[in-house]
Amino acid sequence: MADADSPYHHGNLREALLARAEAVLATTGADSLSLRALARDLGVSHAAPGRHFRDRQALLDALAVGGFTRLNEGLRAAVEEPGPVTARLAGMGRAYIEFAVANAPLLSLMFTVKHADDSSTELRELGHQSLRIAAGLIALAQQEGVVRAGEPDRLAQVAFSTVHGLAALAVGSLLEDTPLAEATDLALDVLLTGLAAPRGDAARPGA
Amino acid sequence: MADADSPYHHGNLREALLARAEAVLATTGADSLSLRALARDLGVSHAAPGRHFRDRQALLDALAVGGFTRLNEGLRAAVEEPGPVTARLAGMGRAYIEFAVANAPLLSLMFTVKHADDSSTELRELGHQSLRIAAGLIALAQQEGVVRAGEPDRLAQVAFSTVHGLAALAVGSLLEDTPLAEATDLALDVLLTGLAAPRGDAARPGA
DNA sequence: CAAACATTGTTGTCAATGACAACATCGAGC
DNA sequence: GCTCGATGTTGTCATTGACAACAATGTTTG
Repeated sequence: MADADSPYHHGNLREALLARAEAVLATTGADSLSLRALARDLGVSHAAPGRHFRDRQALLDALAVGGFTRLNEGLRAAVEEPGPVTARLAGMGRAYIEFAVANAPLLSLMFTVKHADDSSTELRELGHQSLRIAAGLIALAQQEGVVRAGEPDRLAQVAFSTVHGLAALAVGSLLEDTPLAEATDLALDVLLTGLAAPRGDAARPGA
Repeated sequence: MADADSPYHHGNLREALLARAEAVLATTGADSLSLRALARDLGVSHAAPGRHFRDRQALLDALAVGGFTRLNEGLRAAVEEPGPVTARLAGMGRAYIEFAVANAPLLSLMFTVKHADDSSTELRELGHQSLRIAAGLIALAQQEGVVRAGEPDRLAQVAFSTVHGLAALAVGSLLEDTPLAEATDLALDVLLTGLAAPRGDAARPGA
């Protein structure tokens, strides 16, 4: 079985497993992700993955952690864009939706609840981190008077809901023939209008 | 093996399988749903479910169809409530979120994409039906001048996104200590404010 | 330097599962 | 009352996740 060029130790199996797993996840979905198949793909024995991931769920959890990490990087990048705060809010929404539709099965893992208790804690924390990033930008928008008063955390939950839900619709083919970009524009316009300061002087979000 | 009281034909196996499957789904999740375990629970042989569902996915699809059917009934009921149209819109949102959090694993099945092609068509149609119900109420609200102009279908997508996303957050334990009812109120207020007619005379949705 | 030790990988095995095939039983309609 | 389709049963197979026992490698330390 062992080719001449296969050293006994792979050297980087954990990372290789994660990389390959993410590829499989993106193409054929989480259900068809088999530890043994991964091992075959990487040319190691069927039990080798067990050294790095206690069980299948542990692998999925690790993938989810990676997903949140990348997502949060993207959100933070959107926060630091130049430009008016409402534009940055919209940009964050777009960044979220782009990530979500480009990584739909991964996102599903990230939000699926069946994680083991320990990694569940880590994942929840990462999710809260996403929300906190949004809340930070919202708080800034409040200071500028373009977003209504209220707990930034809670307003961030609403904003998050909108974009997360829209991504779910898109992935589930429920947008019919509406182009995602148009649906996104409309959703962000409704959201930002709803979040805007009650009346009068506030900058209008859309244009 | 065969007890005296077990007739050769179960008589209602398909429905029994669905009922038991939904119970298992609600308690231990879709992953732990095994055709063989269902068969055991119902006292039939391990291959009996195969007579009613081509494969495991077909069972899951049937569950999803049932879920959409019940959901749409609930949405239609909300449409037919008495009262002002904005209140009915909010009621529909609440109905959706209640259903979603009370049937989280089922909802996940309903929106998960891995269905076989044929039932996928049926499920997509049922999902569109949900959207159309919302669109109908939105169109009515437009006639009354309390919702902005625009394709009702597209505005319905936005409304759907908001409540679907909020439900996802709730199920994923991302609302921290925010009570779901409060998050719902805020989300619906933001949504209906954003959907409201641009300015001036329109009835204000929140209060 | 060599000997313990931890890490990582391997082979072997087991029970559970989904899927299928071949056969059995039942009921409905000719 | 016979045939046939629907429904259930037994038997079997390959795949899988999980675990145990063992092997090879790298690391620490006496």
